[in-house]
Amino acid sequence: MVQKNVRIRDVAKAAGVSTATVSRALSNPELLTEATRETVFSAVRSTGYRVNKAARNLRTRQARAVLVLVPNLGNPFFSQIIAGVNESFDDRGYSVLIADTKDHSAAGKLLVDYFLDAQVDGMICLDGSISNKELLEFDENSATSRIVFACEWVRDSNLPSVRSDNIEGARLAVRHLFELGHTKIAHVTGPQDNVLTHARRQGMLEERTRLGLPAQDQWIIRGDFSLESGRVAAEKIILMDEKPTAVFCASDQVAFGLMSTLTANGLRVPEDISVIGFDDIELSEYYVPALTTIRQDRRGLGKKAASLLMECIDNGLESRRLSAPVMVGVELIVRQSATAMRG
Amino acid sequence: MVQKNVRIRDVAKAAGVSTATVSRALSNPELLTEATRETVFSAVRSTGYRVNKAARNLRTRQARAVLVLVPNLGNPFFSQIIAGVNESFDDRGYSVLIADTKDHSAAGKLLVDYFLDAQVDGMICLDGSISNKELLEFDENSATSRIVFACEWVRDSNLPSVRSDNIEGARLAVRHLFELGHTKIAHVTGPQDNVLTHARRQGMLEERTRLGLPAQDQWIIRGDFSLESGRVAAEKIILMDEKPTAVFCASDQVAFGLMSTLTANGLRVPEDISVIGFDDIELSEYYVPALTTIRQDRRGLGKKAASLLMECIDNGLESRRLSAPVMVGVELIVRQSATAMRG
DNA sequence: ATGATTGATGTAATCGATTACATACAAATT
DNA sequence: AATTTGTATGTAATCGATTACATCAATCAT
Repeated sequence: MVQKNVRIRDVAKAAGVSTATVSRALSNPELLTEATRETVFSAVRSTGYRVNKAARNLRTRQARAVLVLVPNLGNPFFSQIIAGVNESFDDRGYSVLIADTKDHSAAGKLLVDYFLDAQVDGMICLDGSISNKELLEFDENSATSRIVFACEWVRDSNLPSVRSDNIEGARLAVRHLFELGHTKIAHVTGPQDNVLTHARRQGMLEERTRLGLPAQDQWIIRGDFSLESGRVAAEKIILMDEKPTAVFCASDQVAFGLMSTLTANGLRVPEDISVIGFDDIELSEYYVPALTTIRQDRRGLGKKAASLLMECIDNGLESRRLSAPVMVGVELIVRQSATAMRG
Repeated sequence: MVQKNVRIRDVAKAAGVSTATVSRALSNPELLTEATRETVFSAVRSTGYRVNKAARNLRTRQARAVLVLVPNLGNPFFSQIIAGVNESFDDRGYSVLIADTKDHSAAGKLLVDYFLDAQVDGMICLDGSISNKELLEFDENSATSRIVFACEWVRDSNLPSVRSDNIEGARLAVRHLFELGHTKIAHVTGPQDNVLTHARRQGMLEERTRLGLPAQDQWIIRGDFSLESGRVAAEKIILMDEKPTAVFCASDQVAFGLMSTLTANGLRVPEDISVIGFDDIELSEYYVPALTTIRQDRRGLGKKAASLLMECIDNGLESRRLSAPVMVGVELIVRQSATAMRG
């Protein structure tokens, strides 16, 4: 006979024990005798009791919720990361809130407000472009110990973070193109000042140098991870006298925009020019041509970020503050968009 | 001099009033004199006071949070809807939780558990595949007055919902193909028993009949909205003796899978076969060929669902229970994947 | 002038769970 | 047998905001 608004007192009465005992049965069962524990459990079942989170949160001064900050929810790249975060936190009985930094910076809301409103115990930030002002606010409110960065991170800070091995990913990409016989390799970067842009470009340049490949300034094309920037990059390539034979794009979306525009202008992919992406989102497998790319383990990144954050929340920051970023491996996924040089 | 853990009592002391007055200043300012109101406001500012949501939620028996249930977070279709929901609820000071029904039906969790556990005030459900048993549970917990369906809905129920005009969308698609000179039109449906599948197929069939176009059973191909089902559909089409000259797909993702496989098997899109999708997700514009499709106003759907839910929460269900679904218009987006018949 | 009405503010109970401390009883130690 | 130790459970204070009710003063009607 399940009814609503069952309070812990009702369960206690039904089980013939005190509210303290019921509370213990649920959160520290090892403190009770087998017998009382079972009595309480059966009372919980028969009454259909659920703890009232507001009451518990008030008493324990916790929120049992975390916030995931996404630079742009419309970008399908993030969905799997969120799914991973969700998975981990559901097990712990935490709620996961999601906010789009794009929407919020427009609304003039500061990130630290979430902490001050005591809505969340911690935060996973997928956006590394946090202003110094915001970070300072965090410090002032001792919130820095409850924030974890994932995928992106803040340059020159030692805030805990989880990230793919971007440098290695870029190297894998360049090496793969080299092994296919390409020497004139271009790179469409991400947005300026972005840490991922920097890491991937660095890996690309290092590997190109290591392999002794030719370099031209015009082959490093500034983009911003978007489809549109892939289009723009393609238009630049089309106008080049000395065209690259392969392009390494800083994201899959850039690769899509690039390939579409190249194709529309009579340059075939991969016959005339090879393309390789970075991320491996769902669609990459089905694009025409299917995209050769560097896979990031997105769900894994989300799960790891979640456990790192739980650790920060449970133990405070001491151990974590100075720790190295958690690195997640990347993998080359060979499909159809990059092929061996002709002749 | 902002410090943390400021309670309403501290503000009251600073302002020389009672806690009741502070509370009123914040939630019913019109009850106070201009003078006291200002005194309280300046005390709030100088102390940096923030209401403790747990305490407020406990006292008012609200959660000030809603849940969005998504069938599959990895599907980029949903991101914009969530963004719309977020936008609306942020203004009202509500938190938005997101859960993936796929992750949870595996865990044997019932939908009504989200209400009982997560303690949310309402729910926006993007998944229409709710069993009768589940709905009954909702009724028993008088939760039916706080649930709104968006995009999908439950067949034969009059639960409040917001949806695109799917029938009209399908008609637009068929009409467009007809105007391009196509008469042999196939349709890759969504999953069986899905309300969207039904509506889009109905619209397609009705318009085909209205235009007096030929019908063949094999031209209605069962799919499930996924890329993979697009592949499978393409393989069936390739084997047909009498091939359709155009295919209307129940989702953009189906269209991607279909086009990729057709192309890989030497059938060019749109030269040999025209394809039209449904949804208009971000990538559709950049696919090769860019996808002609029916646009759903996803952000608008999210925002409308949010206001409908707020209405339900504020006013109870009376007015809403019997109301007709809120319809959101769709739009034909002409791109490159569908073209005029040759000859 | 007296009682009724209105408006502004204060007092204190309340929401429901957790947990420090108190108590009771049993087992172990002397 | 008396004391100590340990284990299981109960009592009641507490978290912080809201709000029904009480109070008081000012205004109004008679």
